[in-house]
Amino acid sequence: MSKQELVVLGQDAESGTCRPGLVAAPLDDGQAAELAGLFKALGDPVRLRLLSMIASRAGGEVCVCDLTPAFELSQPTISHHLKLLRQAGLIDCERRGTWVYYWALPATLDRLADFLRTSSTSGAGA
Amino acid sequence: MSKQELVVLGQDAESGTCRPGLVAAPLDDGQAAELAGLFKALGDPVRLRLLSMIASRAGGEVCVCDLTPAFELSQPTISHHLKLLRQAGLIDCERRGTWVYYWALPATLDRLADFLRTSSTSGAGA
DNA sequence: GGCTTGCATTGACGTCTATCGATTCAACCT
DNA sequence: AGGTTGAATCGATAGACGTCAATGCAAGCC
Repeated sequence: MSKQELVVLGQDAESGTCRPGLVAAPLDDGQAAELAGLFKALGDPVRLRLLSMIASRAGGEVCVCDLTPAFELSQPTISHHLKLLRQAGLIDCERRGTWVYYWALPATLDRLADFLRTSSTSGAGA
Repeated sequence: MSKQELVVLGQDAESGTCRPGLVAAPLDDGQAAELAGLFKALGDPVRLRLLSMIASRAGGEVCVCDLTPAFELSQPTISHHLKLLRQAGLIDCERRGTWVYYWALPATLDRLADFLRTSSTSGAGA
């Protein structure tokens, strides 16, 4: 399942090569800029809470009407943060009647997790 | 030198502390603020390049004098970014004679990686 | 001592960003 | 059609952030 629109950031079409990871080799400018954009999207408490609320949802989808009242922020502000998360490729959304539903894009999250991991899941764990 | 604020990796605390991960449960305010601070430190291309240059170093240590000339930025700017990375608990440093050496703190990186991973050990071949 | 090098700190400046109120757009409902 | 609700967009504003030149500080060297 989950054949959503995973067409987010160019995985490694022509520039990214093979996603070396943080400890493997120094980043070039392009990789650093792209990854920094992703981390910047995560670098806000409100967006992090929004993303966790979306990603931890059992059904995989959350209505904006369930997200907005969880914060003491105005509706435009929440909408703004959701837009940034979507532009970063961390979530996607779809309008269904009156309501808009958001879901997480695990590919992007796992990509960042792989990038940050120092011990590459090979023997000698911990 | 003065004591910096390396109090980032609070592994105990009282709020959950299970490090549930992004998809496990919604974050509370405290966790979101703490993690957002870490991601914010990663949300800059220069800092990401600096961190990768430090973390990918074989010996584990890098002299500032090797980092600064790799950027077309002033020396104070590089020093500023290194300070932010250190305050976030991502790196640490030590003065050795005239030079200052930096190294990465893998614990913080792995913590973030664990937090972001959506599929725990789900070998998905690319 | 005085000089030089390496790095951190300070102060200032321009830009980016988070937030809001007001407005607009989309869909539903009489 | 008009009215209502849910969500995105627009403009404006206060604060945060990245960057630099100038300065300070520590360590080595003459």
